[in-house]
Amino acid sequence: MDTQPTRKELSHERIVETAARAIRRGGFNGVGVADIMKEAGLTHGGFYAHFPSRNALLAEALERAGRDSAERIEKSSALRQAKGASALRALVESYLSDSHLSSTESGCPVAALASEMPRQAAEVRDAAARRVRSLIGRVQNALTGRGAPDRAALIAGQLVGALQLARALGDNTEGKALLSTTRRSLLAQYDIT
Amino acid sequence: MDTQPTRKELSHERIVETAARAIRRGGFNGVGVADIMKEAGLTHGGFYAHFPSRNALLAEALERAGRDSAERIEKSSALRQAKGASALRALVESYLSDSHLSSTESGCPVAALASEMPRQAAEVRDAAARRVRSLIGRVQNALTGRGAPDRAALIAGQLVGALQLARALGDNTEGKALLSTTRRSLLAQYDIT
DNA sequence: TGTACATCAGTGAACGCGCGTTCACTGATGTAC
DNA sequence: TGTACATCAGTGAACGCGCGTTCACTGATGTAC
Repeated sequence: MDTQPTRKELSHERIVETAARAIRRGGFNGVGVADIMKEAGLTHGGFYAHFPSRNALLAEALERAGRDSAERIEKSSALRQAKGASALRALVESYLSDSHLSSTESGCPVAALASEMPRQAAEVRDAAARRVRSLIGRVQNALTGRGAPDRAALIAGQLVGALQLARALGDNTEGKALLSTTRRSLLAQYDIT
Repeated sequence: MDTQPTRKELSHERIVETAARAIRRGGFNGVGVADIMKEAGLTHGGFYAHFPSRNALLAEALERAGRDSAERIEKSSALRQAKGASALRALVESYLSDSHLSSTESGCPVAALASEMPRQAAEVRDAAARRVRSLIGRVQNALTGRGAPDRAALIAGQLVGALQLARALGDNTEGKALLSTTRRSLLAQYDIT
C-alpha cells in the first residue's frame, strides 16, 4: 500500500534521475550541483534540503543509474532470447550493441565511470563496488550451467573493457569496428546459439 | 648525436613526468597546473612557457605515461618469458598482477583513465586513442600465431576491464580475488604454457 | 465553511576557495668584443 | 680574461570564473478550531 508521494519526494526523484544521467554523461567531476538542480527545474539553493552533500547525491545517482541500465539491458536481452538466442548471447549482444556504445548517458554506469570510481569518497566508492558486484551477478545469471562461476568476472570485465575501448576510439567507424570485432570474437568463444 | 639538453628541456621533461604520474593518480580532472608545477619543483607562473595550454600537457603526459607503462610491462613480461612462459601468458600475468593493481600511478594509463577519455578535449582524445591502439597492438604481438588478430581487441578489453573492476572493488582482498580469478580463467582459456 | 497559524519546499544572494591563465618583473646564463 | 649587454627561464601577484555550501527569506500547502 504505497502512499502518495509528497511534493518533496517527487522533486527528490527528479534530482536523482537527472544526476544519474549527468554523471554518466559528464563523469563524477563533470557536473555541478547547480547544473543538476537547474536541469531538474529547481534552483541550487534547495539542494541541501534533499541531500546532506554532493557525494550523497553521487552515491544515490550511481545506484539509480545501475538499476535503470540493468533494466534496459534486461529488456533488450529478453527480446533477443525471444528470438532464440541463449541468455549469454543475448546479454553480450545487448551490452556490446552499437546503441549502448553511443548512449553513455543511459547505459551501464560501470562502463561510463569505472576508472573514476577508485578516486571517489568512501561513500561513492561503496556504491560503485555494489554496482560492480551487481554487474558480475547479472553475468553469472546468464551463464548458468556454462563453465565455472569464475567466468562471470572474466566476462564482466570483458564487456566493460570492450565498451570503454570502443568509446575511447570514438563513436565512429573505428569504435564501432572494434566493438563488433570484439563481440563476434567473444561469442565465437563461449557460445554457439 | 644528441646535443646536451638545455635547462628548459630538462624542466619540460620533469613537468611531463610529474604530470604522467599525476593524471593516473588523480584523473584528468584531479590535478591542477599549480600542483604539477609545484611537484616538479617550479612555480605555476612558468607553465605557459612550456605548454600552450593545460590540455596540451595532458596530451603529452598521456603519451609519456603510455610509453613508460609499456616499457615496464615489457620488462616484467620478458622476465616471465625467460622462465618459460609464452608471450601471451607473460603479458597477461604482468598486466593482471597484484602489483599493477596497486600501482595505478605508474601503470597502464588506459586502465587508469579509460572512462574519462571520451570526455576530454579533441587534443587529449586523440592522444588517448593512440594509447588504445598501441595497447591492442602490443597484445597482438604477444598473440602471434594464436588465433585471429580479432582476438587482440578482445583480450585488450579484457585486461583493461578486469583491472578496472578489481580497482573499483578496492585494493584489498576482494579486488585481489577478482583479479586472480580473472587471470586464472583467462589463462585457462587461451594458453597452456 | 472560513479564518489563523504552523510547517514545508524552494528561492536567490552570498561565502570562501581553488582553478586556468596572464603578465610585469628578476636573476641567471650565454654571447660579443 | 674581463666587461657589457641580450636573452632566457622562472617568479609571484593578479585576473575572472565557477564551484560546493550556507542562510535568511518567501510563498504555498496543510492543520486546528
